[in-house]
Amino acid sequence: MRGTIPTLKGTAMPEPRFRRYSSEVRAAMLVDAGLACLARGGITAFTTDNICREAGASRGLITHHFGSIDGLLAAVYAAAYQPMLDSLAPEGETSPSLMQIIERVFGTYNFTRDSLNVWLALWGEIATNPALQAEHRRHYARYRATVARAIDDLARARGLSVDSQDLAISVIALIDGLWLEQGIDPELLSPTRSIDACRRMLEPIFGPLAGSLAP
Amino acid sequence: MRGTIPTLKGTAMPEPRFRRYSSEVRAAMLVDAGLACLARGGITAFTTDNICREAGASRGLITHHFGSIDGLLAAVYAAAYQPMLDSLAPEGETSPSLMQIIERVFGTYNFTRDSLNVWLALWGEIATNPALQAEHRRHYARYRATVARAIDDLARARGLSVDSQDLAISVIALIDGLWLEQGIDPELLSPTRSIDACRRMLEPIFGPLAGSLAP
DNA sequence: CGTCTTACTATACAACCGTTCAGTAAGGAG
DNA sequence: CTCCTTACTGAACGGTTGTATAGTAAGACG
Repeated sequence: MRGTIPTLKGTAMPEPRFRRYSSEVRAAMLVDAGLACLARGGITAFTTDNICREAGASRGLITHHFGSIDGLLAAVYAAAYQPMLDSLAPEGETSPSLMQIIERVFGTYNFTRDSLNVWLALWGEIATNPALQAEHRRHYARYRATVARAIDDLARARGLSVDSQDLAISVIALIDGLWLEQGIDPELLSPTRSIDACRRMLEPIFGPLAGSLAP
Repeated sequence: MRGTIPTLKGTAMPEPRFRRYSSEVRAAMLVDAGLACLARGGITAFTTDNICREAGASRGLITHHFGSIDGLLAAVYAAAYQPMLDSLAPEGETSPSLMQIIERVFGTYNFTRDSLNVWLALWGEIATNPALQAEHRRHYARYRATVARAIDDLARARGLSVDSQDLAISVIALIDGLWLEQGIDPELLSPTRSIDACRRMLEPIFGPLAGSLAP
């Protein structure tokens, strides 16, 4: 039937029931929908129905593109971590200073209500979900290396001798702990206060740290 | 029929199909079972079936004692937080020093694989579960007050002037961040290394901090 | 226009979700 | 012993979970 009726451009043509995308594009749509569900309702809202409804796709698509819902979750984890790390140390830029890292971590790009919820939900799932653990280790190693390098640079500039690998763990703990507290209770902190909190802990170790916001 | 047959003590007596407990005792059993499920499989394992099987009770009991599964979750949250706080500042004891708090937080009583998993699971749920938020605020206030008081005591003894309320947030962030990292990747840290990490961050602020482990 | 690939839909499935409720029986009171 | 309270069971409810699969059709290609 279709096509036999002469149509004016964009009027009587029966529009397709659905649109076909390339594997990569559709996968990205599902990942985005997964992030949205995580942000809205935590890990318990990360379900086939919710995600496919959010993505405007049918229930079978997750299995089709990711094998299983856990496969999608791993992809979502990567999609949350990767751009965060990229924003800390953009490609083609000299390696960031410690204060730059901190300001970027708590900057408007990373530090949003949605991403706070996403991280909280993901952290809770890693411990008991082996598929996520492997994904985590890879990204955490890069995170730690970036921070450790910034600590090394700073210590060298100040003529200090520190164990940058160990200290990186502590700095990340401080940062993630502030994220955690802020995620759990949005009233408690703000980006500025979080940055100040980091500075107060780090200046006694390294001496004055100039941030771009307080030069 | 029962009781008509003369029985020898503990032999032919048909044993009861189930045991009746007081509300309080049974509630505690369900809370314990809930904690076990949380530790084993995260928030997604916190289900009626799992919990009741773990507690050796029938499916109706959670509703009977807690109104709903969310009611039980709130009770579980309190049951995880309360004893932790109690262990930090035992009743009838003088308020703990900062290093005492840190050593107790990372002590064998609190810092177990199970409780790490439980906290990870609960943190992920608070942000999107209003029932838990209220429960959290109450306990967190006490946690923060305990830490702030220890900071005040320490600062006074060293003749320093610090904002103990603000600093308490940072210290808690550091502690919780280390819990988080340890919970996510058990290989990364140990109780001793976590305590050392805290000391390394705090001594530049307060000067030498003697712990009971390193006198 | 017809053909082909495959992204996609939609249904079906068994297992499980939290909750309701009518009935049962444990165990203290008298 | 009998009675009575109520902690408790267990089946049943409608809804949702993740996945398998058979069939459909979008859209590129010739």
